[in-house]
Amino acid sequence: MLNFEQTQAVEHSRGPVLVVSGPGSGKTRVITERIANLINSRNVPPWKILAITFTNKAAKEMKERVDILLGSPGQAVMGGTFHATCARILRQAGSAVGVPNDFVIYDTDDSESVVKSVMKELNTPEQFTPRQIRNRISSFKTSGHLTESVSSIPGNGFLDEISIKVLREYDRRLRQSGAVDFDDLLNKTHLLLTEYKSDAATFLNRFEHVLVDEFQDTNRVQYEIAKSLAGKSRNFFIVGDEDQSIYSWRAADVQNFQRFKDDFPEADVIYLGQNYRSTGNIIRAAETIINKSSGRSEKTLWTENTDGDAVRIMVTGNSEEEAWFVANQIEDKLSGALSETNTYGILYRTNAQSRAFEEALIGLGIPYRLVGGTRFYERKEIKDLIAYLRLVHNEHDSVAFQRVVNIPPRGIGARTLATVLGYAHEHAISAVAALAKLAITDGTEIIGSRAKKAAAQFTSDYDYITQASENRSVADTLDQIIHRTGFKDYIFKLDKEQPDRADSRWENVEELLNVAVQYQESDDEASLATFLEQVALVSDVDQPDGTSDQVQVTLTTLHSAKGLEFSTVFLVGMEEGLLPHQRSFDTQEMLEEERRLCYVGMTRAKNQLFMTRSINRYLYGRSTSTISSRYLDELTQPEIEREHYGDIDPIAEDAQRNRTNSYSYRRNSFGLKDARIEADETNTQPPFSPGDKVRHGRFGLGTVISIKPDGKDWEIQVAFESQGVRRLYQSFAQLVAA
DNA sequence: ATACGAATTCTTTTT
DNA sequence: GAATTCGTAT
Repeated sequence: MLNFEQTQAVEHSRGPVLVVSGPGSGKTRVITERIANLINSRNVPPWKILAITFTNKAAKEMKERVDILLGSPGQAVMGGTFHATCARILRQAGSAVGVPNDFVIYDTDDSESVVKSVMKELNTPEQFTPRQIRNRISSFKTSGHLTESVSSIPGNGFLDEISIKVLREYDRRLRQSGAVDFDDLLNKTHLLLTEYKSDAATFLNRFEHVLVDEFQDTNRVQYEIAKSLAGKSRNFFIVGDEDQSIYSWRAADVQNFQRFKDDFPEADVIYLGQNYRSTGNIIRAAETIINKSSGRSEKTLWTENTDGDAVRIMVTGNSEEEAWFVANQIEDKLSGALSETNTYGILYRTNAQSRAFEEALIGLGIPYRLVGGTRFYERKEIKDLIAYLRLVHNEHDSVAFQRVVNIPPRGIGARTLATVLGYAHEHAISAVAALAKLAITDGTEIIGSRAKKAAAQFTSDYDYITQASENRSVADTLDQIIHRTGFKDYIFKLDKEQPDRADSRWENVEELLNVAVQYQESDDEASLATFLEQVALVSDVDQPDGTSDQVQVTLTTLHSAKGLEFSTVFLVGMEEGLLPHQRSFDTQEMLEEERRLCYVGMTRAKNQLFMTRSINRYLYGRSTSTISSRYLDELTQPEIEREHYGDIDPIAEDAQRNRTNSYSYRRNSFGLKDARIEADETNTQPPFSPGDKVRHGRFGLGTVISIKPDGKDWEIQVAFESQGVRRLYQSFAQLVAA
């Protein structure tokens, strides 16, 4: 049964709609039922519906559920992530904006290695890391400066200046390689939809209904794309919740809610506030946290569910004990009532925290599923093989070339590689062709004779594989690559000290072969191009995980836990510096996002919620004492149980709590350490006045714009040379005069 | 060119 | 503590 608001959303006939959906309010159900309703009751052809989701997994789930509701017609609904949707559009109509139809997608890694080599060529000062520059380039691309005129950006500072220079050459190289990065995928599509309307006509006219899920996590360009696609019909249905916005660091922009309201003033707003997922105790605790969020529009979450078990806060002595506590709890529950159907989520802020829990679970023989971490497609052996595939698909893909030219080691080192790339550039041919040519040129000293032999070897391997793969499946091609290059021997040579590691690498290779075979079976239009596209766009939540059905325990980051739910949730590592994370201490906006992250984590729980904290924790290999998370301190309800586990002294712990309360915490750029200072002495006079030059540990030099007191602290606005204007708290930011 | 060991930096979160 | 980069020996 749907409730009143849910029914409204499902049956809404036409025009724009904003659905504000609290956690556990049945939003996935609303979306799927709405799609089914459009097709069944309103005779909308399925292919005229576009449903954009946050992950591929969510898209898949949506399709499955629509399929259950109305059978195979549901398959024709177009659905996927923004990136996947854009890739499909560009594959068909990208040539108008300079994207060839056999384009490849460079992931963050690929794009960083292009940046690195551009920096080398341009002799960029070593002041900035490739990652910094790449991030800067990415934010240029997503900042709303959607067209070519990068130079017109109100740039400030050295970093921007350099980044723009690098960007030009970077773009040139991508074009030459027939590649687009994640940002281009969105930007080029946007450009196509707005400036080349006749080329994009099929898409601009196609959709009668556009639905966007997780709207709070869309960025500016994504919003504009969705708006264009929905523009004609104005049947634009968005679902989101600003309280669950946790991707602003990836340029997600909650301003999009306001943009939507401005662009579609006639929109209806439907609020889904009833929670069907969690117990009353869990909801109340979560509300306590989110209510302290600032600038949030007034709303409440409510439930008819019973109060259920108390929320439990567990303090342990160290991270091993924390892990053992969790593992033991799960073991107890697995042998109790409802043992078959219960699920368990262990949620943490950083991937690095997963290890202790893995070890404890293995120790008790409890199977688990790990999402994230070093993701499957980011493993070296997988990236190597994918790079081979990419090179077979497109010999101009120079990142792929550089990756595999010496794998397995053939004797083509940095020096030879540089010569080859130079030669390729000079003669405007692909690196593959350049290498082939240098291998057979006689009487020249362009490359040494040893390198020449190696080049001949690579060329013959490449030609063999390319020819043997013609009209073959992806799996066959992979097979050719593995055999011809001696990839297996290479892997076992690579880790001959740790055979375990080599075994696991080889398992990954076999898993990739499985993926390729499955892919062939699942898709009639299977081709190398679409396979590579799919591989480039999968998120960790959709990764191959052999034994999924039996496994009841999931380890995941808070970010990846979005959209998931578990009977029991363990929200672990509730410490200052971890949640909220240290890196968020600089600005209020970032700190607010940590609070929402905590809220998202808590609301994943259906029946029981544990929050754990460890008094000591290993950081950078050293045991460090921690401070209780502010969120734990805010949970003051008497019904919340606070307990200790393991070998700790509760009195000492209390003493520490009292002591820390009268301090403010200073972050320094080296780590958490015990950098506490007393707040009240230094803060009676403003430390700076507007116009002062200051220096910040990470942001560098800047000028104070304004300063005002906030309690015992100072809120300071600073215009940084390279990072723009930021609002900082002195107690965290530790600005010094410059 | 590669292999090995020492020194170094590093950790948010991800399409 | 781990992964990556750097330096030296082969």
